[in-house]
Amino acid sequence: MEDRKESLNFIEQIVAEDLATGKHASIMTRFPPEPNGYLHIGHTKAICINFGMTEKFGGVTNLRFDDTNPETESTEYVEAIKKDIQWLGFEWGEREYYASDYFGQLYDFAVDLIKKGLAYVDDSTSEEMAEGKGNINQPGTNSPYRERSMEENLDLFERMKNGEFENGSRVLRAKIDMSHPNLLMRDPVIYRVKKAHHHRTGDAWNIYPMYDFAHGQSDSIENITHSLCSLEFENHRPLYNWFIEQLGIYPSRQIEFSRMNVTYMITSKRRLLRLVNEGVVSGWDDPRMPTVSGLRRKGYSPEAIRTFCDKAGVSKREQTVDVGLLEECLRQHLNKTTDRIMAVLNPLKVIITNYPEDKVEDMSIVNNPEEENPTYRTIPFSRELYIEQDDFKEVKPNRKYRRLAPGEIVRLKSGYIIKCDDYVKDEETGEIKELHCTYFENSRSGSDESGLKPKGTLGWVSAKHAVKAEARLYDRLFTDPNPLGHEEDFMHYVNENSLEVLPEIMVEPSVMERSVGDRLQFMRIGYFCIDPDSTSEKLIFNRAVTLKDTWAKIQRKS
RNA sequence: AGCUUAGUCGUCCAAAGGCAAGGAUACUGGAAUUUGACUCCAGUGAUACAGGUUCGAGUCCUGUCUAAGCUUCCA
Repeated sequence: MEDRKESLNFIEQIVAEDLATGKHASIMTRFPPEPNGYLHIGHTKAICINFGMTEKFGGVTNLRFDDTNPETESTEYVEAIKKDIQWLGFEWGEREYYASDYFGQLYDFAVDLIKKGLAYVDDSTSEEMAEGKGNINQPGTNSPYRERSMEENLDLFERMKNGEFENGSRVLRAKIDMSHPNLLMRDPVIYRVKKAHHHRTGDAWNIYPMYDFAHGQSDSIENITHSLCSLEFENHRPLYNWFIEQLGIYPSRQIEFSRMNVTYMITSKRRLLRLVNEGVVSGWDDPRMPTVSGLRRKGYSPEAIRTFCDKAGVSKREQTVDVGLLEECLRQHLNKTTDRIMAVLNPLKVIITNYPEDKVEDMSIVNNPEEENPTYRTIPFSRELYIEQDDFKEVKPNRKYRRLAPGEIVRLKSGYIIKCDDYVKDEETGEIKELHCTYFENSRSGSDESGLKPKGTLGWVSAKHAVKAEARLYDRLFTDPNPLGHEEDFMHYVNENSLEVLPEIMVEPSVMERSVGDRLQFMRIGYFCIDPDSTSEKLIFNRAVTLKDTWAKIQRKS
């Protein structure tokens, strides 16, 4: 059975090795979001890697909020983030932590560093510090405050804590090396005065640790074995290790992977905010947004997103994944799991002239043919139906065409075979008003004795039974696969047609039994999800993704 | 320019010095089909460049080129 070794990504190889050599008896990872924004598709990769690692190798994953900058963080984001991770299907149980829980320990760590002569209070302004930092070509210069005595540093730092100094007046810096080739090692700031209200610690603190002095130590405090983060923190690793070594605390190991970009999407918080503020989208959960909440509202399933992250893979190469892969993962999951529903987006009336006026037949139709034990429901068939406008042409365009045209026959899915005899056209507008067809009485689906072999099968809805609904057809938010890769501002590439609203589509009556968030397939059209804007009178369907359309492709080519 | 990292089919990921560089997706062609979906079959397509080590290099070494990150009291 296990004849070929499944290939592991480079992080899994490290973990497997650490487990095999006994370096660790079990592993612990963490997902450390800052609660200052909503999770997006890029975050899902980090979530899948961190939680996925312990699902695969055993061990636990902590959820830890990196809340060290009170000015931008809030509990609202905490709740939204928790909801999104849960929805993705990951659990952290009781293991919900906050960097702010460690403020006391972090303060003690800082004091310890001062006592070891490895940190000092600097009174310089931020401009002076920036100057002293040097740049990539030039070494920095030592701060005039660098050689303060330990006692003075201790006193000053405590007074910083006590709120005796104003915001920005003093910082605590690690004393490392002002000429280090890695700029982050040039005496980085580790504490700043910030008299701000914190969403959890309230007004208890007047100083807050910087990321570099909070993240690694938090990992260490929790005994995280493998701290998996994105490539942008590569430069921070020497510092991460330096603090752990100097403090003599648990040596968590940081490993970096490349973050995920997706074509036609952007994930920068600042830029997404512009889309929201400038009204390009309706909000953070607009179905066109790359946020988890947006994807969810659009109709994405957690399974599809997780499969996508899995297929995108893990490496250290810059990655831009084709959004087509995301869409394909959705199709694959929804194909297996959703019921097929009859719906007509752009209705064209069909009158079956030889079908009795008041007759209604219940036609049996399979809910989802992909199920192991398929179930069935009935849909009403009557004299007047709707079909898709696209499914009729006045003249058959070519030999490959398999839909309705004068004189042609088609199968109505799970109904009868019909023949188009005539059509009514508005000569002014050229619009086709209705079709006149005849049906073959002995061609009923399931008991077809007509011997006819129509080439095409169409979807349809009985006119008098149809439920009117709204459809929102979403397309990519940008017209360019890399909206940030140009001279012009990314707003220049916003797709003006990313949303098409169809106020009155026709759907089979069974949809009234569905509820908000339900996903289903409109036969031959695409996968849809019921939007929360729906009311009891009017359902609203968001298009999550279209079905593949080979015919459209053929037409495009000619 | 300094440091760090990375260059493999269009895209994403494999191949720990050893078969014909493999898979996914995309693309092309075909089969089947009461969804032009799904499924099935076949095909196109890559080791950045130049040297070197080796019986043998995508993999090791040297150099070149290219790309990304770092030069905020954000994370």
